[in-house]
Amino acid sequence: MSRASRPSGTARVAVPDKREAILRAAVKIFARKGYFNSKVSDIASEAGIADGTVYLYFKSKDEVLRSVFDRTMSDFISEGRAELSKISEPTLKLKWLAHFHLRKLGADRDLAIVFQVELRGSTKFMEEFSEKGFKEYLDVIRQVVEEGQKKNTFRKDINPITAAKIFYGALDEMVTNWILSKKSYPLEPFADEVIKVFMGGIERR
Amino acid sequence: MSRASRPSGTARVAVPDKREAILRAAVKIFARKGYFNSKVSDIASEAGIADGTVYLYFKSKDEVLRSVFDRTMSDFISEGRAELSKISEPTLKLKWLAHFHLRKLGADRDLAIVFQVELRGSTKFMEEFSEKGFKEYLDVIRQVVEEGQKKNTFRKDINPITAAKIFYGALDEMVTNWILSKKSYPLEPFADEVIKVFMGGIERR
DNA sequence: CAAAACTGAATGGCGGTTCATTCACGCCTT
DNA sequence: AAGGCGTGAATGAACCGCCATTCAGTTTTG
Repeated sequence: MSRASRPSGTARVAVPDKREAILRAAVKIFARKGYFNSKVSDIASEAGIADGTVYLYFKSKDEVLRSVFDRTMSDFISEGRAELSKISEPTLKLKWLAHFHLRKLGADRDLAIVFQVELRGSTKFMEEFSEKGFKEYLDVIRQVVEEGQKKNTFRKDINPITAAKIFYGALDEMVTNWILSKKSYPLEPFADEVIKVFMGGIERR
Repeated sequence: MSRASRPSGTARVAVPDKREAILRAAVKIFARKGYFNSKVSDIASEAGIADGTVYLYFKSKDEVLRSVFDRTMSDFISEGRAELSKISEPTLKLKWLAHFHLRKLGADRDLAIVFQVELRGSTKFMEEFSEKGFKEYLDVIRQVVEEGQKKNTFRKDINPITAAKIFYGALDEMVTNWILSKKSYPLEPFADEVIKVFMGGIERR
């Protein structure tokens, strides 16, 4: 990802960015073997370092997973908010969100697996996931729905929170199916399908 | 396996169905602590038996989880198919399915947690889950959608498989939110909300 | 050279699984 | 009817492999 274009002036540690390497390795290992079946030594050797080195950067194995989540989620949300504010039409906002969601996860299968599967593998992580990033994400969607209702583009007889859950749930399911599928196919195009149904329903009119 | 083909002549002990007791205990323990953090001894003591007894009924801890899944899913699907065949209108079928799904999981929070969280906590179980029951379930939904399209009640420009995923994903998300919520509220009513959006979309017309 | 970074073998504890032993019960035998 | 016997379910302490974490020693850096 990031080439070490380190200004020679700032001669802090050599910084081949081990922390980053560990996180990348962890995503790969967790995705392949699952969190509980991954050994710290697996991660270390994938990252090309000694076991002990992991503990120079992270307090525990637990914290490695947590860090993967934190960094990804905060990037995700801040980029989301920024882009979203540039769009005015609620319908287009939803459309952009759907594409964004599937494009991001569709671009990194290992990361997607960690998010869809591993992060949910224990109520502990699940609750943290829910508390920290997920609630906020659902909230973004809800706000867009409310905005659409206010502008009278969306039906008003639908609870915006529930609508947000449905929207998110649909996208989430696309991702889950994608990572579980033996076949390899592009994920992003499903955004339009979700939008089509979410906006207009499946009933003929 | 332990056939337990107990000839009625040889009436051994009262047989308070230990197997069943173990499964019930396991659901409770797995739900509270997560599969990997649950000790076999936790399950045994919850079931009121000795650790070793678990191994008289199951080959391994692994198999306990698998059995929880197998039994529940097959009940689930066969009841589903049976009831569904009594309904003719595709719209009503979907409505019934949504209610059924949420009613069943809403009735047993621990079981819901095991299904939503624990079963997905490793790609291994996940794949099995996907392979065995889940595909079949999605298929049931897909067939209903196709039927609706054939009868011209549903739009034909929507891929039935994708529609099924969206439907399932939406319901699934209702359940996930429900188990994660600190508050306690009835789950089933959300079925109507999902139906409302899935059928008619959120766009004003 | 001192300090920092790194190493990887050793440690400690955890927990799934095993198995020698106990126990309860129905069925003989007398 | 009473005592003895065979059976197999149930027990739970002990075993053993595994792996997260540590840390004494080594290498690199400045």
